[in-house]
Amino acid sequence: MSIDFLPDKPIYQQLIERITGDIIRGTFTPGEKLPSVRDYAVQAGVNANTMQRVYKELEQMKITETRRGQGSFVTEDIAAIAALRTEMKEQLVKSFIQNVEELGFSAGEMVDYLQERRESI
Amino acid sequence: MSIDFLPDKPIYQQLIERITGDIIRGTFTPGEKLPSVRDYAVQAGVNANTMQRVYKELEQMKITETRRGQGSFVTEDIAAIAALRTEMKEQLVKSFIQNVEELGFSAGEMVDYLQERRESI
Amino acid sequence: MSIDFLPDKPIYQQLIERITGDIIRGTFTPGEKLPSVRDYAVQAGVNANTMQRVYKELEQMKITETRRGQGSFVTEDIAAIAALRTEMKEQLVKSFIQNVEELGFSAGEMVDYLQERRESI
Amino acid sequence: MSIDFLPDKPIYQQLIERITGDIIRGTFTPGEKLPSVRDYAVQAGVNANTMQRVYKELEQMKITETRRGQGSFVTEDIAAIAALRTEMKEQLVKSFIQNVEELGFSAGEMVDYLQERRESI
DNA sequence: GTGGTCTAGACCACT
DNA sequence: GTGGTCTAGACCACG
Repeated sequence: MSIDFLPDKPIYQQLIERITGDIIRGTFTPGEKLPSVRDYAVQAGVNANTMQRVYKELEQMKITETRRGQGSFVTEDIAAIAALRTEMKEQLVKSFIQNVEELGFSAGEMVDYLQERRESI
Repeated sequence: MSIDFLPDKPIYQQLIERITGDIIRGTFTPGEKLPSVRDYAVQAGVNANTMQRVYKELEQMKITETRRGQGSFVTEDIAAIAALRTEMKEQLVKSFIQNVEELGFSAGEMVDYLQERRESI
Repeated sequence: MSIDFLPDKPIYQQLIERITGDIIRGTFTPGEKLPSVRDYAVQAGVNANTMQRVYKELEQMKITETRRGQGSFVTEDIAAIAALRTEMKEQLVKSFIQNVEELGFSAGEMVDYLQERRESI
Repeated sequence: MSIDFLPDKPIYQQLIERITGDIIRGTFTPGEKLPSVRDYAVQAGVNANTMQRVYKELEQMKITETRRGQGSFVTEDIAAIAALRTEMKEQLVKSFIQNVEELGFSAGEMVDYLQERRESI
């Protein structure tokens, strides 16, 4: 299963988003072991260096822990995961609003349009 | 007035978005002359080459026209502008929804959250 | 009657080609008076400076003559016109052949394709 | 091997034509890796920025693909290449015919003249 | 004065 | 090593 990546966004970033999404969503549970860098790289069809970088950044974000010789694990700090979730939500909304402003749409118009498409989410 | 640019996005892209926003929003009206490449470059605090690139891409997007020795003008094709507006709105919402899904948020949660912050838009 | 110009070719060049075409084709006959710079400029919807340049280059090509206070006239030197005709034909074919080569088409393919469309000329 | 460029046409355009010609002609095959921007720039005797621009426009034309950190590759979409070939052929003939008409030559005359010189193509 | 092209050289991000 | 962006500065053609 080679993942499809958007060509105009760094692969490593897309992978970070995907994994954080999996954690937030519960696909990866607190304390669960992540695939090895090599396995995940092969599975995703990317260079091992790229995957290494992904894991490294995840660790810096404190949402995974690397145990020497054992691999990477999702943090067991549930509060951290919840905080991450909130942070991402806020950042998502913030950038959406920013784009909306930048393009000069009215708030009402956009929210209405979103509501219309709400069922499709 | 030097514009503030986000450090993680190409300047020329931000300028394209800013100008398309100005056109969509009506700050620049159909047929209006845009500032000369050099003037806008000075005004925005960027190099003239960067601005040149911006104008060139705008022309490729068919929302401006360049007349030799006279400058660049917003297209008078208001249908094209309307189409651009719709396209950007859809693309904006689509990518928002995609991110929402990717991070595992529920539709209701996000829309509610947006509503809360609606006044700030 | 404002003439339509291709946006990616100098206007003055297009005007030169148009007038030489008119002379070669006989629309303007040897010795005939051309419109004044001003009149032609208005008629074509271009700047008078541009038209001035066109007339100047036509004179340098020796296919028109400017008589002080009287205007510009097509040369009466029929041989010169004939020579111009031949020269343009050769240059036209030469550049066509060059493009054909550059794009790697075979001679036969192109001539055949031209023949096919011959009736449409 | 520094390439010779015509002085009256932008270098980057000539390079685009050369490379599209190479692709159409099969000198560069579908999926093949093109030289790196810097290598090709040195080889052609132009600035790297100029070459960069060439590659970017090729990508916009959808006949090459750029993979981050890996280089540019000829598209594997052979239909796209075939379409490009046809399009260029038609555009070539069309502009030839247009020039012929503009200069007032008869169709037969030009085709005959081309036939004469056919061996030289 | 206007856009367009080109060079030289630098720095960054990605793989 | 690869593409991508940006700057500074120059020169040209056009209207």
